[in-house]
Amino acid sequence: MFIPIDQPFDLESTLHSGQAFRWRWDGGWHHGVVFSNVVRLRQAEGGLELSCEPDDEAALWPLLEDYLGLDVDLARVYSALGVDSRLRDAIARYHGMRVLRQDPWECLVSFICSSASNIPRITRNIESICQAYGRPVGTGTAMRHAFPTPDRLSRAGEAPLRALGLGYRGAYIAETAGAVAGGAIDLMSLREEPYEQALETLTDLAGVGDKVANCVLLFSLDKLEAFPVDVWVDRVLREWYLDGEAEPVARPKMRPWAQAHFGAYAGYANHYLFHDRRLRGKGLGTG
DNA sequence: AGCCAGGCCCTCC
DNA sequence: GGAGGGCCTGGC
Repeated sequence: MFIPIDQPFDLESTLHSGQAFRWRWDGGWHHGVVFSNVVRLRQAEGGLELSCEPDDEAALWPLLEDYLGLDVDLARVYSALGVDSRLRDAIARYHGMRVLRQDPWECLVSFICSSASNIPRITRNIESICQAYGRPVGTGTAMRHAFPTPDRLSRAGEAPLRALGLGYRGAYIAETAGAVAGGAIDLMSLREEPYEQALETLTDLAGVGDKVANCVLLFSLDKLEAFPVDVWVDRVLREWYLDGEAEPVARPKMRPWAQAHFGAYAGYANHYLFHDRRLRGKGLGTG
């Protein structure tokens, strides 16, 4: 099914910029698992091509459109952010890259897994979790597994999760799954809450500090002002933005600084700077 | 061999 | 409140 897109949209950068971990590229199509469907997407002239199973393409598309963040007016985001040359360069390189609006539960577990890790390993970890506990989706060689429910991971417990190669993150996931499954926290309702309040709620969960919480807020909870500071963003800020500050800005103060500096779309700035830094290497210096 | 990685948590000051 | 060390596993 062909879907016309009249907004700026870079599918490749959107799906492979480290915000989601279940998309693969087979040389022609991006395929992943969302909304309990095996979904195939490819960028085409003037839009996207979509195929999925088991649902009907036309029925799934509205959900996918929301997932891909296509409702966000990127021109507005860019003009709000495009005040400095560094950011403008990154935006030009990955023009059309969007922040996804993922399922909060899958996003939460994914970023708990990200602690002291790297993208290839996170990707393996998440796939292992799905294969072990997720419902099969799709058929034949296209068969994948849905992301398991909180209840399923809660009942699995720490030891089997560790056995999947998650390390100490297994304990965090088991405990957080219990809190979500038991109704102590309603992730989806955080979309309706203000940023600060949702942040506090999330950081009460095991394995969720300021960085992980901000990833979840940005990539799944509709909080475009969220600003996760990891080592990559730390370097970018230090070298490109904080150089001229009178007082040194320590790591815990970087997020508030950046949110004040970049404004309501700080999260978009974050993602472009992060992606640019990661793709173009760490040896950029101040150039 | 030893260090560090897309952090978090706990302890101690 | 903030600095420092430990933690699983894997890759260099």
